[in-house]
Amino acid sequence: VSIQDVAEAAGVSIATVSRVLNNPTLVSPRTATKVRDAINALGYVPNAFAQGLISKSSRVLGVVLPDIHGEFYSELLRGADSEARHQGYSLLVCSRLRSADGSLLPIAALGFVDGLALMITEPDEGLLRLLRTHATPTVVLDAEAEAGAGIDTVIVDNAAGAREATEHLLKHVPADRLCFVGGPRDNFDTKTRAAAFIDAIAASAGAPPDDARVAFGTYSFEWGRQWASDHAASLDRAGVLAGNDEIAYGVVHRAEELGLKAGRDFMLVGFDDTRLASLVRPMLSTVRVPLADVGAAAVSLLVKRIKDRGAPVSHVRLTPRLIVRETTRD
Amino acid sequence: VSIQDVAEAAGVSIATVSRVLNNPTLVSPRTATKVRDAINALGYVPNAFAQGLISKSSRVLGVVLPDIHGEFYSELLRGADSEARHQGYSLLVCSRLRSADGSLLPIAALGFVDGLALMITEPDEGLLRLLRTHATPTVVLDAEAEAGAGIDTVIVDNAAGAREATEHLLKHVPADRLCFVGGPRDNFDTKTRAAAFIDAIAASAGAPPDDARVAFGTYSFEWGRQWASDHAASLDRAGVLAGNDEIAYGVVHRAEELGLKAGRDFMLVGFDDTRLASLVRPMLSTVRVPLADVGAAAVSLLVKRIKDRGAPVSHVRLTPRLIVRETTRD
DNA sequence: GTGAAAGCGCTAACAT
DNA sequence: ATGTTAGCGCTTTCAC
Repeated sequence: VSIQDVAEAAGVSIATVSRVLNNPTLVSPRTATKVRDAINALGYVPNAFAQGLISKSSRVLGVVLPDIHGEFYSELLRGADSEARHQGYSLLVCSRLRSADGSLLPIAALGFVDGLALMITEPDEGLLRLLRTHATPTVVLDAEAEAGAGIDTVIVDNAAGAREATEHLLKHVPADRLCFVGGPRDNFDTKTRAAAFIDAIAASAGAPPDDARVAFGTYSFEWGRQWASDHAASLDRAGVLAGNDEIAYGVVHRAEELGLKAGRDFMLVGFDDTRLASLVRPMLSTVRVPLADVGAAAVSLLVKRIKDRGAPVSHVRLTPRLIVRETTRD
Repeated sequence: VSIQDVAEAAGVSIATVSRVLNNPTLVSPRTATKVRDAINALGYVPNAFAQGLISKSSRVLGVVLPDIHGEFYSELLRGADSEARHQGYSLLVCSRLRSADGSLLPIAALGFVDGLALMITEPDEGLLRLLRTHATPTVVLDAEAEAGAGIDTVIVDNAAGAREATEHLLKHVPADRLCFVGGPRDNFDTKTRAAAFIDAIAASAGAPPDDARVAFGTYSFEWGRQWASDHAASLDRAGVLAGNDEIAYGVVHRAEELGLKAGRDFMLVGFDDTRLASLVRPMLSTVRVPLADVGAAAVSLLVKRIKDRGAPVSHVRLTPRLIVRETTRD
């Protein structure tokens, strides 16, 4: 059922039908009513493809994340979804997992989206080059400005968060007993957090920590457990800054088996403040990253860019903040 | 840059360009090469709207969930995303939150999607009627078959899961000390789980539990805490089946403050087996719902339906299974 | 093997 | 206030 059918049913031209939908003031009330009746009677819905072909717009935004699973991305998506709704857009979501098909961005329907929010967590020069080629409005999440020159970005001030956490730990534990247990070595977030950790220690103790005090692994519970196993001997009276909350809980878990309690026998701060951190006992001191805001900011920036492609490039920086709970006090 | 530009650059007609893209065998190798060179040189990408207008297909699937936040939906989405990728589709995701604008489905871009996976967790006759009107292929998640007559559905056998959990609890705790702490009273999952709980008790004890032993609230940590507060006096030596893992942890949390330990002083089983359940101490005995499979099945069913609109309606039923961890043994 | 031309369903001038 | 018409960019007969 097309606009043609409606026009015939209402005894008007297709232009008139189009008008009552897009510019009702141009149509006499009587005709408008006739047309609307016909529309309802036939259950007519404008063909989105035909509309898109003309307007060159779908009001759909693409969101590409490394993974769409877990509290972290889930929360980010929530913010993006909410903001998109406000702005009258929908979200085409997909993960970059398994898209090692080399070629293009993993969105089959890339052509449909009015803009693209892309999270980049590790160096990927090829991808960035591709982005600059592509005409689609784009905002990059997470990649530090270095990478995103000329592209709108949303970044979290991980350095500030890690610094705050480290300084907090230093109040409880001497500098030479502080460790950083990060995620992947190449991950932007982990890199920045590690660097800020090292700087904060250096500022306090006059010298950076041993290399052995800064470890890298994956953003997983298992890695946290393993690290705790490997450092069982020195965990007592230590201070630990974890790369994220999952790692932190891995440490808690293993430490308990060793008879050590976070917040009493050693101090522990996580990162992200995912739901986990406030549900689990002991409740985790952690650096709250405003994930929903990140998602919302990305969408908001993207919509701005779509509306004005010529606007100056902007970088939104969101600041995390330390939440003190049970693992840094007894 | 359109197909026209490519055609001119390659010195052929637009039909030929279209052919090398869609039916290369019809084109001589030499011409094909010329065309491909032009395509690369110009960075041509076919206009998805124009393609959609003809093919009446976008290879995009709409996924509408009550909420896209949290472990539960996140895991479901992961399965859907993965299956969609396999099948060559993308996912347009949105939550039904805040879409009380009454009117249509909350997807602005409903017209773009080739199919719709819709999760319905509470009775909503209006919505179901709307679905039957709409021609878009649809699969409904979660709503029991009653609701989805004539529509493909994916449902979890909550009754089986709740029965297994209840029978497990009955091994540790007498029937008259068993409670069910559910989610919202109207929620399909909670309703089914409560009913199966009651049946299992009746089968074992010869009589259904008191009404007071079956409580409804929300799927939240806070509700679990509150319930535990309200039942502090009778929690010792009790058995609790929670409506989901969050509720279960709410109970654990409050119980600990009361000096009661799950798995020792009372028995506790959660529902869903979200990540939480295996990370947190004490690790939760819980009914594992194959959420990723639910998402994947929905997509798979949807694609089948798109390919053959006349196929008989099918209902996929997935079976959860009890995972015994620390909260039902000491 | 390739080109010309007819639409797909819609919007937006341009006429009337 | 309403109708006519020219595309939007593409695929697909139908000719040659």
